[in-house]
Amino acid sequence: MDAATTLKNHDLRVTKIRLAILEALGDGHQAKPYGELQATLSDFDRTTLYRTLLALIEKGLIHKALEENGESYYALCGGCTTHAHTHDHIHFKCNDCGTVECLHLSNEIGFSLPGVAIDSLEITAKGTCGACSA
Amino acid sequence: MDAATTLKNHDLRVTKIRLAILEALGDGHQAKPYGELQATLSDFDRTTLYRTLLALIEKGLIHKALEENGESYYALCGGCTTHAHTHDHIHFKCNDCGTVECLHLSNEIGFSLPGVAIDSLEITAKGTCGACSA
DNA sequence: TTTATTTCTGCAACATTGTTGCATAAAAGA
DNA sequence: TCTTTTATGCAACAATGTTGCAGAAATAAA
Repeated sequence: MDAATTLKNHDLRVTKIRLAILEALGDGHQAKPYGELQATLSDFDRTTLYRTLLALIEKGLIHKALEENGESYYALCGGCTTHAHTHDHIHFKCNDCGTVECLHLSNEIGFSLPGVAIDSLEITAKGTCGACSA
Repeated sequence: MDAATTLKNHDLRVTKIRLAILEALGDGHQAKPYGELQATLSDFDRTTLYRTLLALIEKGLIHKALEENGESYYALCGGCTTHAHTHDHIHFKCNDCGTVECLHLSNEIGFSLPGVAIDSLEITAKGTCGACSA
């Protein structure tokens, strides 16, 4: 499925910056920092990028992850829609090369906390990626 | 142990803003957003607050958590030092009242990811806290 | 294909937080 | 108290978040 069709399927008009963002995010395996996106898409206005990212998030096409320093990372979603955001993955940041990957969890993480009802989990791991440890 | 002694034990001089920050963070159960800290400590310069938080983090007295919107939250550490930061807890944000709590994990979370070596985990949960679900 | 409607984009403007350099003030040790 | 070390406040700037609005572009309708 091409990017234009993807946009239409998510109730989004096909515009240049939206296609460019989807292209910049590639296969969705890696999350890109905001600064890199802005640099790549410097032809577009910063405000437009900001609002477009919000729109893509709301429609379930991309999602956002935050790193320790507060920097925002963006990556493609698996199969989210406007009304169903399911992110059964964690974000892994390599301390060496700095790349942030979206990894799916094979096994369910189950734990409970006393007195509270958990709706969603956000997990960020740090360590060394395969390429850097080789 | 009073706040001044705590500071000394962590190789930190006893100053007004440091005592004020420790007091503002209370018993360490809840994490406070940066904006609230700044409002509470508005007598002090913003830069000083910024650098003091950095110092307290480095010395293992407090730690920082990031929420989805990118806002920074700060809370007291359990028993960290400059060289040993161990945060065996997760951050839980209540969708109703907005408070962020530091909860300790009773059971170890164990899972592995193919091809990567995990050094540290950061977990943020969302849901409804005990007070709001009652 | 042309027109009408809806939505997006770019610009301006401002708020918040992060960050550094430097002179002065304050804390700790002698 | 004096000296040394460190912290604080001020100024200044960078990056990102955020809103309003007019013109431009995309979609739907004719």
